[in-house]
Amino acid sequence: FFFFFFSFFYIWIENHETKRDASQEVSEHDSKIEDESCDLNYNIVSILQEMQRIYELMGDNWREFAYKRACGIVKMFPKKIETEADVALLLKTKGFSKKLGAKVLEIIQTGQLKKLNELKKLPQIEASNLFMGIWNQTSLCGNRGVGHQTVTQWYRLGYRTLDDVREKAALNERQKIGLKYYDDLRAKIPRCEVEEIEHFVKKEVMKIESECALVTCGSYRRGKAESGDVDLLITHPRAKKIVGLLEKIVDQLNKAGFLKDHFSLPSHKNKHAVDHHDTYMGICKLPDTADGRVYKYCRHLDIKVFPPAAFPFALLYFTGSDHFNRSMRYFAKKKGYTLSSYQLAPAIRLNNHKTHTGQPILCSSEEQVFEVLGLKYVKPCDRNNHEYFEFS
DNA sequence: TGGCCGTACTG
DNA sequence: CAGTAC
DNA sequence: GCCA
Repeated sequence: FFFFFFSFFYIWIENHETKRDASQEVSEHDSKIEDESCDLNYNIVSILQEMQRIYELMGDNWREFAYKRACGIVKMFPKKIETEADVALLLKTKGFSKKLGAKVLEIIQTGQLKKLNELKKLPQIEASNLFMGIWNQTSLCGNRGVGHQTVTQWYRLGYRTLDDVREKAALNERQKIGLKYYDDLRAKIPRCEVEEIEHFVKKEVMKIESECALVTCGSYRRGKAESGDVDLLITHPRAKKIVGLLEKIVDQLNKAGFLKDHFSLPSHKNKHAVDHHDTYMGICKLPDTADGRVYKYCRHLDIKVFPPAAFPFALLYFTGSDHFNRSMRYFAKKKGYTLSSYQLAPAIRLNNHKTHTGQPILCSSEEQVFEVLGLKYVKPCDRNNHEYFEFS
């Protein structure tokens, strides 16, 4: 009884606190000049972003990784970069070295980057870029199950337009849905609509299990004004209630006519594992309201159900950003742990290969995960970029 | 020179 | 297993 | 791409 009570209590606190810092994040966020559109170094960032996307479609994930990190570093730079001295300052940042420095220098001197112009001329890039533009828009927009291999394949098969793909390509479920909701999924979701979606789901979930705690993660929790999708994390104070919960929730949302299509439904694997968790990914649309509010777009909705013990780790993971998570996991690894979306545990590795995972370390909050790793807590609104976590 | 997160789902 | 997403 |  005490355990249940305690679990419930801490989740209530979590939920409560999340709400509270979310509102703080927004006000902090609004006071900053945060939006990419009015960025100080817009030109540099957009060129580096194009480089990132080109390497992405070439399948060079590590250059893609490096360029994405570099974009974040330039975005964070406090002033407009216009002199060699500014570039020298940039070079002091880890993850930003001489080759990137030379490129930034070229951009501030000539306004463009020769390397980029050359790469864009390559026929395979030119054609693939068409698809990447179609399917990937920007890295923030979310993918549709189409990566560089698929794009290359389509190019080889002679497809050149969206209609070619529509008519000739053998698409999997994920890709069909991506095509079906093409315009909708490109559109960003305003913060207020994310909240309305959360509210709708919460209302339906409460009909099934009133003790559930529900938190919206992703870029929303990081305080962004717009999101690419809605990422809902759900738990229940009693671990036993987790099993099969997501199926019930999906059923309920289906009955309410809220879900329009499914990417992936809750799986039945590992149902009885202690760390059992479930994922739903699909398309939803808010119903028109009585007072005449009409929602134009279908939205990408992810729902994850985790047991209480895994909740802090899930919260940490699904709040992102992707690069922030990778930094943190990398640090955990260097410290001899392994960090995942459901646990933190000591790990033994041979040749960088995990051979044994120790007893998981219990954490009852996100803060505690940072603490165990010997890191200072990072607020969600400060998790937008790659970081270098250092040993203290 | 080798590592750059760790895991889950689809087909 | 490869490819993709989170 | 960058870093150790």
